[in-house]
Amino acid sequence: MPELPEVETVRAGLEKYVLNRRISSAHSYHLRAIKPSSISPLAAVVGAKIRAVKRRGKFLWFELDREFTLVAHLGMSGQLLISSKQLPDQSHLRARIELQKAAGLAGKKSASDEIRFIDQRTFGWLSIEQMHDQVPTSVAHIAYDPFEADFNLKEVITNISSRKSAIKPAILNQEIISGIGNIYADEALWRAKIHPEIICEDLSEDEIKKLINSAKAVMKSAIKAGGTSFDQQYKNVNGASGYFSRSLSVYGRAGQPCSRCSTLIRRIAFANRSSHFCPRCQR
DNA sequence: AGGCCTGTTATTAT
DNA sequence: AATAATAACAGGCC
Repeated sequence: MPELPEVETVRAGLEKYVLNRRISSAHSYHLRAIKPSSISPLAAVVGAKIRAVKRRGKFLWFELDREFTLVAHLGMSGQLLISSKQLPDQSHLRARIELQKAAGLAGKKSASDEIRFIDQRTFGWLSIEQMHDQVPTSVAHIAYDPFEADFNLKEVITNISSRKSAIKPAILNQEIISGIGNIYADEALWRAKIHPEIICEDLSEDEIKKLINSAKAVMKSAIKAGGTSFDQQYKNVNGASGYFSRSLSVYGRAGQPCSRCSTLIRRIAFANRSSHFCPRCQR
């Protein structure tokens, strides 16, 4: 679930609660919670003040008043919740970052809270990293996402149009364009009326342009809806589900009629993933 | 009971 | 060398 719109929802939620807060303690509870390449144990963040919460694609990071930054990736099932310290630990709690009382909030409920990293399937991680060129080490190879000012539509079109793979794996490739996962890939392809298995080289530049603009548009709508939740795995920082799943046109709708032409939506297994598309709209 | 699944990356193949 | 395809990582749901 956590693709760009879900990660952005989490990022914005975190920003609201943790900006300029100081970290009073940090603990991890699972071997896989901290990325093996992390340059320090999680405890290195204790005493640091959170200066910003940034995101590129599906990666997010906390800028600190330190030489290093705290990076987070939610993987398949990760959550970052703002939680009262009083709440009992959730199952699959992988790490806890306690925040000092916010100035002027003494006695208030939000005065005593923490960030909890919860991850059932443990593909997510936290990591302490150096910054290079505005982004942490593990983000250096990730392409701009379409919401970044430096995202270059023309360059991405040129890149995709020279490839010999199918179009769907190309837009899922985080080194070409970041943020798109299986759900929004299927939705973007449906909006642009492109079959997921068409070879990149065989698409016109206009078709690729339409596809990228569709991806950006569908993700923008999803951010507005708080992201897509199918089960209990994707939550915003307050533990609430997003409601964009009701707006999906193809993903998870196999056997249901296409909203444009009423043809039944098909689901095929392809490149280790399932793809949903309208066999009539998407040739 | 076994197949399925939102993501990334290392390895292998071309 | 660069690009493409595949497998592996976990665990709980149906």
